[in-house]
Amino acid sequence: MASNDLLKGTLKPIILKLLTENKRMYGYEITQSVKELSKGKIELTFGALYPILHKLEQDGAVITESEIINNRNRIYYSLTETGKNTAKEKIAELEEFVNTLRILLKPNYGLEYVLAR
Amino acid sequence: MASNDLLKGTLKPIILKLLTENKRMYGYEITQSVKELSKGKIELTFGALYPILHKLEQDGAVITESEIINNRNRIYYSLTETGKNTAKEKIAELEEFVNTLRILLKPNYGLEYVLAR
DNA sequence: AACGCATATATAAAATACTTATATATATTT
DNA sequence: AAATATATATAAGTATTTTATATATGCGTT
Repeated sequence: MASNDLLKGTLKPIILKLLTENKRMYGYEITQSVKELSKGKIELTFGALYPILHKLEQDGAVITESEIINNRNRIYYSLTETGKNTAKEKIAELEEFVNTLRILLKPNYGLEYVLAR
Repeated sequence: MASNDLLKGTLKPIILKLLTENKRMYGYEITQSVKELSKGKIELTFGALYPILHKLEQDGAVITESEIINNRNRIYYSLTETGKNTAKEKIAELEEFVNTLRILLKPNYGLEYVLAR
């Protein structure tokens, strides 16, 4: 609902985090997990998801396994060793960024800023 | 340094937060505050800043006062009443987003996700 | 039986927001 | 004299996401 321009750049680390925690996942499952875990606040659209997954595969960060389940094709993604390192880095970056944002959002930091001058 | 795609969408609320805390500020001052408060982690570039400030002015969220200080032109920005409401909304949105990210980054939520099924 | 909804992957066009590069000009410090 | 800090501004380029569209099966309900 809320205009989520905020997502930009965060989707890739979020996907990598999910793959870190879950060994292997397929695309649809990833979108559902993000929805669930964020209590509906983050909608990871297919148009965003698949290009990211394909890019990760191209870069050798994930490998895929295709399986036919209930007559439907399902493509599982899992991190390679390289991908695990990429994931660690990207997740750490996002964590640092979140901490920085929290400082900036802290109530009345303006006071400290004024006092520091 | 770090590729900050992460910033996207967060700059506007950050600027609004600064203006909320500081009554009036000029462009250069805003960039310096962000740098200081984020310990150098967030570089708000002029190419990003001024378009946002001009947009806020167009939208009636801020008003400007020009002053000549040390022979240099300085343009102060301050929130209008409308702007204060915009700021509250945008800041609240960013806070909620940060909280959501923290849930997603929480170590081993994967476990909870598995248990919840 | 038909309809809608959930499941499942995929791509292209459009919108958006930021980075990088460039321009101009004064004041201060080395 | 040169470099750095102060001060605002815009345009071109890039990257990432949203929106729209395509295809296809399974399940539940009326």
